[in-house]
Amino acid sequence: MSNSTPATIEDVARIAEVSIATVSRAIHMPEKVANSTRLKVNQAIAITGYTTNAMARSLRLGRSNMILVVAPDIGDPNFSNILIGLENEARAHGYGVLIGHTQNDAQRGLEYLKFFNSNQAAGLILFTGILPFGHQMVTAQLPPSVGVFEPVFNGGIPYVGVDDMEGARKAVDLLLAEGHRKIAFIGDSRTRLAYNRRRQGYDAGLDAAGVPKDTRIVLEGDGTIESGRHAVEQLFMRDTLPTAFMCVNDQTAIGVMIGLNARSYNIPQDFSVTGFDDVPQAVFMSPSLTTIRQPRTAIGKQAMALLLELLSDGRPAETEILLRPDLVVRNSVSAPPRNWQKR
Amino acid sequence: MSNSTPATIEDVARIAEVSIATVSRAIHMPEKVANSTRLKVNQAIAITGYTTNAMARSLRLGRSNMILVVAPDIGDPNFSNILIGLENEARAHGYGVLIGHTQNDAQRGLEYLKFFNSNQAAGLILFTGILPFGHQMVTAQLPPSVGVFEPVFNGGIPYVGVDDMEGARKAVDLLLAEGHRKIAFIGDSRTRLAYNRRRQGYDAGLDAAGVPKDTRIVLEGDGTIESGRHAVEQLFMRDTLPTAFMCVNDQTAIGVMIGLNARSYNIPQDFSVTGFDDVPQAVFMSPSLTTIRQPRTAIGKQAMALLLELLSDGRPAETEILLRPDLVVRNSVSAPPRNWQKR
DNA sequence: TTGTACGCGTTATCAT
DNA sequence: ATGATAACGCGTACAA
Repeated sequence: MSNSTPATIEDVARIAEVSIATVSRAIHMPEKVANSTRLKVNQAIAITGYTTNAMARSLRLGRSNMILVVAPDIGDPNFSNILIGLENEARAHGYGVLIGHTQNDAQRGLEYLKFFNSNQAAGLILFTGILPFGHQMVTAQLPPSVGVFEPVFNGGIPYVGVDDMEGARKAVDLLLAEGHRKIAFIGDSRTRLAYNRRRQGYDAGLDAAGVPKDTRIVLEGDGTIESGRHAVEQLFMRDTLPTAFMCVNDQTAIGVMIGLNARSYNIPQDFSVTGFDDVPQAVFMSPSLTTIRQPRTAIGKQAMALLLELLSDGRPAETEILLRPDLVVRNSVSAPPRNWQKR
Repeated sequence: MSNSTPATIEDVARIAEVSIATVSRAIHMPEKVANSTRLKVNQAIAITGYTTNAMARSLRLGRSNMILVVAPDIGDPNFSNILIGLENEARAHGYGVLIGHTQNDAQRGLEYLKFFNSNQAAGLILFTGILPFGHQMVTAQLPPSVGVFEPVFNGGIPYVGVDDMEGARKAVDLLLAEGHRKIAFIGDSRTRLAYNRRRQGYDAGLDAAGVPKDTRIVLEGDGTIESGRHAVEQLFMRDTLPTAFMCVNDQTAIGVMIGLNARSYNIPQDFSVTGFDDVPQAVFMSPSLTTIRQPRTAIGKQAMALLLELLSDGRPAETEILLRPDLVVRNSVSAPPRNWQKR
């Protein structure tokens, strides 16, 4: 029971007085083995505390039952809920989930690719807009992979996420309905496709409402709190103030709120703010943040389902699954102040 | 170069016109092989894109070069920085890091134990106060493990963390120095040893200052935002108000601040608040949160160093490494209001 | 300096 | 219904 080395199938066979083949069958094809012997085997397993050596099993089978989730940033508040969706779906199909943290470093990405190449993982879930393995040489033979949360640029990898354009559209439409006409977009980005699509939603909303677009109030940003804060400062410096800030994600929105706060403005009386993602903190802000919710657990579940399908069928049914984002109305949006021009 | 099945050592041997033993040696003991043949082998490796199959290697060797980090909650804001320390140290010694997420579920813990038992991991880093594998049966033969961030109750596992008592002492001493005498402790816990030690620091500080302890203002809590909020409500209901809230961690402190805010009190004019951990949000709160900083990256580095030592020497040099926590003074603490009794 | 052959723990094939 | 055995890819003792 407490041997120094783990029990092997052979130990079980010896105790059950059968061959190792029978033990293996008793485990994996119970119906092909006599009741009496199955009982003996099960007892022997209980006695020895036997656990099949996944390493040997995978070596023999040429595949593992682990899925590797490759994430550039574990600290992303969006990560953990998606992960739960991934894990639950994987477990339901007999797979385990491991996480590899790349810290946005291609070198580490390559190590996890190697991990896959050694059959230590059956497939990959990618949390990054670009292949995390560095150069193109790799793309020749790509492991079974599914992108999550934002599309993967290179490599034609199937992807599960939210309809970013639709979500952004909902946010801008809310602001327009409240009467805003000077709506800033904070966090335009050429490197992140998800952010790009949100920008498109913003443009589409403005167009549909016949509101002229003003690029002076569209600001670059990388999705961090700092970038939101910085954007506010820039707008005040330039003296091109909007009445509302539509932010590319919640972190940016939080930064905007902090920046506005620091200048002693009130939200939403003086300025309205919207985010995107509905991270856990959003509800705790003051005022609580009106934002777009990502169905995170559902995204995780779908992504894993897609990957498992890809593993069994060879190719996925669909190449892009977009879930519907929901508008979450809280307290950071109101009508613009009557006299905003005068400030 | 882009074959459907990965190249094996045999493929390399064939192309290099040597035996597989020589290939293996050329890789692992380059000095034991002639320069000319080593060259041929390296070329063959380049041609085939050969990568050693870690699965087979570990099966043969009986050990892997992966360290598994077992975490109950990936979303913990303390997690990601410690992880970075762990990863850097591991990489410096040729190990890779994988993360297993248990969601506080013993069943999943057991799966990761199985992962270790299959030699897929050389050792474990535990982020939990109790063994994540469920029952005691397991403890008989425990894998090489190091606890991080808080001690592991059962099993005598070496541990790297912060001196919780000293940290708490710093917080309570600050409050005392500001003149507070009614200091609530929010987040007392019998299940989490780290929190327990923080409580001890609180008690010690009060004793040293000759301030009588009042258990009515020591409240249970599980370290969540909700628990902080709840504690505030309880104190108001009972009408046993303190002038300061010393919280067991930052999340709790954030909850307390939200609760106080909801009742329209000002911090720190009406009440002072301290946290513990210095999570990233702490600096963005308004007012920014005075707290105790955990040297997270350093903790991660030390923990991994301890585990690697344990892997090579068999037993660690020390059984408990406590780093020094630092007081971070921000804006959530001031002297108590003069007239606090009258409210 | 290099090659041969065995074993790590499994599962699958083929007999029995 | 069960057992013997080959094979998965690798590292290494031993032989050459």
